[in-house]
Amino acid sequence: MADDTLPTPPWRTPAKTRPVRPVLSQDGIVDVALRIVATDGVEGVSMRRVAQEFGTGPSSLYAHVANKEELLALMLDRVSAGVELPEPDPARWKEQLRELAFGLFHTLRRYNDLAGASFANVPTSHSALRISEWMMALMTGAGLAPRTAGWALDRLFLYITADVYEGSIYLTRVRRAGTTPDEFAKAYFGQLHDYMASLPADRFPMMSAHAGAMTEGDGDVRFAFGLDLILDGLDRHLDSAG
Amino acid sequence: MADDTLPTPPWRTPAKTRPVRPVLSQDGIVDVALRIVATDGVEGVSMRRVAQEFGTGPSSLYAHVANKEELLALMLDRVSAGVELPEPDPARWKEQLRELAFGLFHTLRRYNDLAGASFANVPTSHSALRISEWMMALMTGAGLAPRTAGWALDRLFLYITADVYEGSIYLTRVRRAGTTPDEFAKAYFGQLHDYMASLPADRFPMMSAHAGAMTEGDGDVRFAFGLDLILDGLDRHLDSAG
DNA sequence: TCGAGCGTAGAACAGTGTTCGTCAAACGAA
DNA sequence: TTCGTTTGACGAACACTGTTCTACGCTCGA
Repeated sequence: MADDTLPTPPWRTPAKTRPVRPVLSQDGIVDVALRIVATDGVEGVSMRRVAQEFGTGPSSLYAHVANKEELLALMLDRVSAGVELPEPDPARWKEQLRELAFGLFHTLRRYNDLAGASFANVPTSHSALRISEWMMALMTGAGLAPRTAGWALDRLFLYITADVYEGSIYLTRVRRAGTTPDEFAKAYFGQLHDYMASLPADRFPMMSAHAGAMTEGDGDVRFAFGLDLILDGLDRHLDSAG
Repeated sequence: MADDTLPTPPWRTPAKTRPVRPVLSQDGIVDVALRIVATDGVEGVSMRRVAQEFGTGPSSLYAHVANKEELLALMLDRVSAGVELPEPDPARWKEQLRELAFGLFHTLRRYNDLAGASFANVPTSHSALRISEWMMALMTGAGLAPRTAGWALDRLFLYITADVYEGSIYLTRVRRAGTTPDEFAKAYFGQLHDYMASLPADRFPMMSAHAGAMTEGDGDVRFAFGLDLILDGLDRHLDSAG
């Protein structure tokens, strides 16, 4: 307040009770937890570690957060608040859904395996409802029945979440190996390719013959492929498709 | 052996070193772990709990299993060995893929959240390769390029795994609540419906208007819906589709 | 000025996966 | 048969985890 403009009297130890650490609050806790999860994954977000960043013990967090599950949910809410939504244009529904899916994919991916916490958690926060509302408007506007649009919404979230989660587990292994992602990918897919190619051709003709083709394509390509399968599959549910 | 036909002499304490408990072996450990995971989930499969079923401590398991991650992988191998595969008939590729997906879905579901352990784990066991080989033969036979078939295989596994995993988390909550699944579903979806319907109609017109339609359909219906989206999406990749 | 309430913490509880070191049984070679 | 050697079994312990209990101070309203 106005006291900040005055020099602190030297005979009074200033802010003794409040150390340099940021003050404890729900938002602050979520901030710190998001920073940790971005580098070390959910495994790294222990109550002790978060509390340590505030210079205190784990029990202090429970005044602002019910438990770890709620903390993870709050983190997801914060993340989903950062997703930008253009004006829905039903004429370009597929293109816009694709863009949203990619946006969510890349946004979630920044926070490692945090996506795993959203399984079976219907997000009811404002920031998450925003996205659902937008998708419903776009899909019903394009000619999908509300029930079909609701299911498609559900399946798309599941698919995006699952792929981010799977990718994060893969990346965790990369991190543990200590090599660069490129090196690791080359070694990993190389091994996989060699193993498949070495399978007995009489019992595994497909795997041994098509080992090369099957190990093609990185995470992004495969995500796009599956996403397009789902979106194309929606075509026949449009009103215009009878 | 033949000794079993003779009565054990009373002056010799029989099998003192080998108690009634089954002997420790990798297969036996996987057996016990699968029994536990079917009732209590992966959370219940602690090394101590498994060891306790053999009347020993957790360290004894590490002679047969590298760590818990490997144990979970072995459990998945065992489960996938139980999946039956008919003769692939490319003329009915979609129908056969659907049947396989449902079979995997229901098989995996018996073991709760064990499916979560298969994320990003390319299964290289014989029992898992069997399934991949079968799917590749079916899809390439139907007219999909090997690369496309490989990606589709990947996406289908991801989708099935993710839905089983999500469902298991939901069921865990049911179990914790202590009510019957029907009661829980009615209460859960009822709350969800009421909440969505109570949203301000000016900012959430879709959610509030279509709350009823969006909460329709149980887990099986939604799984089938998403599965058909993916399978229908494959149509345009067939050779015959140019 | 004085309670009341709330946020802050330290300590502790009941778990977890995993490792270490010891001990006994089994096996192969002399 | 006897002597290493190897292997599996296993108790104890380590470094963690999420969560709860309880006491302590500070701040705020009456």
